[in-house]
Amino acid sequence: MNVLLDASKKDTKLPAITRAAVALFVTRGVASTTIREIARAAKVAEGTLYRHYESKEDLARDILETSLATFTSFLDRKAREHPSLAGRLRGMSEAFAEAYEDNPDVARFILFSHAAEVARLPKQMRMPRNVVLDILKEAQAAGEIPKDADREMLQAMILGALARVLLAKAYGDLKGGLREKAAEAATWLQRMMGVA
Amino acid sequence: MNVLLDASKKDTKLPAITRAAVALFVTRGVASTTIREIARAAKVAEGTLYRHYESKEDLARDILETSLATFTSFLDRKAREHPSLAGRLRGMSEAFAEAYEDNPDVARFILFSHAAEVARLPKQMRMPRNVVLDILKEAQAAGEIPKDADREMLQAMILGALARVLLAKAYGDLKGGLREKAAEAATWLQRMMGVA
Amino acid sequence: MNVLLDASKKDTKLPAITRAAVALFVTRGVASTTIREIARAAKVAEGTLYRHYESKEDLARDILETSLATFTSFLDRKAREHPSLAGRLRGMSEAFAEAYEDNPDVARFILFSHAAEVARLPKQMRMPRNVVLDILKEAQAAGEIPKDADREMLQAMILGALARVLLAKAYGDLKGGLREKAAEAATWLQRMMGVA
Amino acid sequence: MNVLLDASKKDTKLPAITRAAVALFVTRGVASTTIREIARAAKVAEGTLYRHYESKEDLARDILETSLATFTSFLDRKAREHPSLAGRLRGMSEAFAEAYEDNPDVARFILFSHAAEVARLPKQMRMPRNVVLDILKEAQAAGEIPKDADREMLQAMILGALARVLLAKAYGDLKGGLREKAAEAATWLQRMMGVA
DNA sequence: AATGAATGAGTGTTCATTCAT
DNA sequence: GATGAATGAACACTCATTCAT
Repeated sequence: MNVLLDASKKDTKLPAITRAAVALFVTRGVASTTIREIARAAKVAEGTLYRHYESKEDLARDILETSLATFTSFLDRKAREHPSLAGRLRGMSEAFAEAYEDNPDVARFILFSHAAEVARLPKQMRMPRNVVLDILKEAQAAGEIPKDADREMLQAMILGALARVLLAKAYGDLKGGLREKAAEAATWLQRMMGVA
Repeated sequence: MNVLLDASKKDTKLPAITRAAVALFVTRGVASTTIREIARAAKVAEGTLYRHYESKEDLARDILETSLATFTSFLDRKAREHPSLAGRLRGMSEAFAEAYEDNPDVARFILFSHAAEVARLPKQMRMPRNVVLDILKEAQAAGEIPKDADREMLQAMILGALARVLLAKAYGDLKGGLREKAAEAATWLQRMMGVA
Repeated sequence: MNVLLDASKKDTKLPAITRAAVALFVTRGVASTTIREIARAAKVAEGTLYRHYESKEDLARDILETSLATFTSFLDRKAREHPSLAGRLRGMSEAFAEAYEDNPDVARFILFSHAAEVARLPKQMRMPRNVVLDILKEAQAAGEIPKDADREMLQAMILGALARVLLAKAYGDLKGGLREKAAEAATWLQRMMGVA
Repeated sequence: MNVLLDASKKDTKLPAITRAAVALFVTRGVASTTIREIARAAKVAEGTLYRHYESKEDLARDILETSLATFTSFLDRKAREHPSLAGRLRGMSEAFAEAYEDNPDVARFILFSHAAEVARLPKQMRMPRNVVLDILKEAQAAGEIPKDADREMLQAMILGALARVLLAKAYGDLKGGLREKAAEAATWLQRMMGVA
């Protein structure tokens, strides 16, 4: 299954371009990556990029938007496979792990994009933040967590924690399988929320 | 007190330059910020920047390195004002809040620098990560948290959570005073670690 | 009758191409017109242009050369329908008007091509200038105009005047029918030459 | 005296740029002239051009606008040195000659700019056309030419004739001094208008 | 130390041309 | 003949850096 980026287009050069672009974006940043580098990495002529995207910014924005939308709904789905907050924290943690396993570059690109890039996305776009906020709201309604808990802060803490665990994995700081780590992270989060 | 960036130099134009640079770096990113923009914002001629720094990269690296070193030792100090893990989590949370209050731009620049920029720092440099790792080690030695807990993962979760709370504040998503939010965040972290 | 451009080819896409090309050349200039624009305007694929012409320059040169040759002989014919200089001036003036009525774009393309484009035409090619020079020579031989009149200058004045009248018409500066204006212009030229 | 282009700026590289640009524009056309060519011809770095002009189009427009404004008022002044239409035709003819002698490239650039370039000029800008129209109006008021003569057409004929004479000179088709030719052209125009 | 005009390598982008279908 | 995706050289333009003042 393709969690982050649908590369199942016809036999166009688009998948190669996208893959090469993300890999470069994630290591050097969008601004420091040149069109020439992307083209070379994708084994494509420079002009070919402009058949698929209007500009470099458009390419970056499109990848971010598409991947982020895919991940957001994947996160939502994985969370809602469970009824309880405890299960949902576990589901979200697994979603992060699976996304990373599916495509580490894209996962990092999504989770650590610069604010300037995120600002270019559609204003009303549903984000991981919205998924977590909804889940927390439901948990409050169900009496699983205190009604007066600051959801915005909890959402920031949960996503911040999960994202940084992935980054640690990417940096090689984390020993062991990602799935096990995800389960472990979920357990800590459940303790934090008092639903262990 | 100056938590992040010492601007108390003689009557040189350096403080104006660093202040302008950070503000731009944090909104547009280092690569997308031009020397001309920095010079204009600092009300200084373009060439003047080269009296103080060898290059734009050098400027960015120097600010990051200096601020990060300052913050790291500040974080260490604030944590070690307390003997218990509970107190230290509270101290670190406060360190984040104070750093942000002292200079929001610099705080964000430190906490959300791109991997490529961090990679340029001295290999052996002490980072917030090392502060937290040491504290967790001591907490394990004191029996406050399980001996088999994965410190790397906990460090990632703690710093990820605190950093993202700051980002939420910067985005205006968080209502209320930062100090109160810091106390609240510390409480959640204490629950997570079982030291509430 | 086709005065400027023979579009009566078989059922090829050539006429559509030349028509579209001239329209674009005349408004944007040859250099600023792209193959893609021509192809789009002619409802033809870009590659199709290269079935008919070797290059964009070749296309422009061919249109210019063909149309100019057609116009030059048309101008000659219309002039020589009359024996006197007065009549011939009238005939030439009518030739300009008819050419414009036949195909305004092509007429403007011929009359206001850039020097660089004209320079690419065959060196020995007969031009409107040659037609007028011959007619002036004959008028001198017939004693209609002074033997010492500078034919080159007169030719420039006559063609410059007639061409610019057409341009004024194209710009919408000229009220009234073009044929009447042509007659009027001829009258002024006849006065100039003293053959009214 | 500087008839067309004021090159008396401080000791900047602007005059060299302007001179080189006009020379290239007039032989190859604006669109076909590259920034590199201009820079090389002006013995200046490419980036230097952008200290003085925002873009290549801006450069072309600025030169055209400035030179055309200068020429238009020069034409006006030379014409109005005389009270009669005959004198004014002579004055205008001289203005053309002097402009060409002052700077042949600029004169040609003005008189034979492509329609697309002229279209970019300020809408309300005074043009040679307006000068001639005013003079013809006054000549009609003074009874020197018929009240019902089409001024637009006469203006086109006069300017077209004078411009093309200059072009003939530039092409080397015209023998003799330009001033003498100007006087001769003026005589023909006076005959045309019936004020010889 | 400070200036800012000048530099030119390097960037994103365009577009005439090719060629497999 | 016709197509249009792919190409890559060439373009306009940017910007970090230098240096004479």
